[in-house]
Amino acid sequence: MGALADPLRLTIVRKLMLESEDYDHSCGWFGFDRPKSSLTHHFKALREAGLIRQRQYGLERRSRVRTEDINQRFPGLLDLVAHWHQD
Amino acid sequence: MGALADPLRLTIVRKLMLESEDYDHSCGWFGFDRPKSSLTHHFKALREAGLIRQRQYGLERRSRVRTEDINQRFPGLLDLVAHWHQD
DNA sequence: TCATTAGTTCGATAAAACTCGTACTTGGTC
DNA sequence: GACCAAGTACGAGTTTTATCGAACTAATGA
Repeated sequence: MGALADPLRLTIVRKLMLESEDYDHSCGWFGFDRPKSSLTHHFKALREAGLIRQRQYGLERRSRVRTEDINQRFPGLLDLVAHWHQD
Repeated sequence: MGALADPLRLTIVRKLMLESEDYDHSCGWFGFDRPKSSLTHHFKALREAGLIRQRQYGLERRSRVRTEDINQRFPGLLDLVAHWHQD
């Protein structure tokens, strides 16, 4: 998955997995200090790689990891991501 | 591992794992139709990422996957690579 | 309807990565 | 030594990817 090669995108998936307690989260929730267009770029990459899905809740577009699908297509990938030590 | 994001490097590691029967292999063994300098570039990337080691045998510099080290640092990564279905 | 807010799209620029030719180094052989 | 073969180092050109501003869309609420 080339989509996870980018450090910010890896962080996004990790935060969703490890800190989200089964909720979906909007872009703002992550607290990244980047312009909106940059964030859109990365969320789009994750979406198109099949790693997250997004649903509209009012104004927000909340993201969630596609756990089932990923575990089926790439067994072990999410475990790897979860235990990944940066660098 | 950003080093595995490149398709040729993923192929190199996969071939070493799946077709090498516990031998080390020189660049030529892989049969890639690329200039030497390009291959050096990719083998260097894999070496610096800690994914392979190389030993000199006469003229050749043979490569081998660092299975032990990788399994220790990133448990599950090599299984993932082995079962990876391209695209 | 108007204002606000979350996010997208587009386009331009910058940074990173890949490709590959040329020259060089190293090991082996005659 | 001269020669050849495997691989490296360097540099330049090309391609890919990231970054981000500005204009835009969609949903909400006053």
